[in-house]
Amino acid sequence: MSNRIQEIYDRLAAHFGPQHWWPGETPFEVMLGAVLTQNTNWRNVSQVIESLGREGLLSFEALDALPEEELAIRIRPSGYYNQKAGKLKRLFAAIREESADLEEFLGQDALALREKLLAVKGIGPETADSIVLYAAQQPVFVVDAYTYRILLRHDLISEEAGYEEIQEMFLCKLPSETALFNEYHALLVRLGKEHCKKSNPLCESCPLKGL
DNA sequence: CACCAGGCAAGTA
DNA sequence: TACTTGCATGGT
Repeated sequence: MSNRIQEIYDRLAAHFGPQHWWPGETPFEVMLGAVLTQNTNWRNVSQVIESLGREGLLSFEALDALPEEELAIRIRPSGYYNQKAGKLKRLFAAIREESADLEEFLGQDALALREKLLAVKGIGPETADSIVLYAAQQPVFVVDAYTYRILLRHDLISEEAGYEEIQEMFLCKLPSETALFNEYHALLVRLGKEHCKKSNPLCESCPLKGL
């Protein structure tokens, strides 16, 4: 196989099966989770999302109207809560100023949407792409720490490889399909969690062994 | 106890 | 430009 990127996907898909990834009932929940999970375990994030849901605060309108200090208190278990409250408030303000509602904001062309997300202080490439792919359901590839570590361990990139460079590897070697990019990223995270941890440098049972 | 988790921005030299 | 540090909780 000349296409290593495709080969990796095929192996992971065969080994793990469908991932049904990014638990989230609505695009708003997905967007919220994308910010809250920055450098943070998903367990903590889902705890916050559940408690917000119980209080009826799980909507753009509700959280947009909530003062930043109150928001910070309610997202506390997700860590970095003061910073994240500021990020969310700036994101909500950008959406309100740009569009009539969240649906219209997320319905923009993927490239334009990505640029507008990146313009918000506190939203970097991974968070922006996660929102474009999982909330807006448009085909961009999300690169995260697992993607980097897995590709590095299998000698497919150099240590100096940057975000866009890694992203481009996937974009140019795969058909541009939302469902595929969604599943592929989910599979990389699954592999990372189970076989490619920092403390687990070489893994005999890695499904990608012998590429 | 130390280390890690689905990052990002700001400060330093 | 290239490193380093701050942000912070909860699980292993």
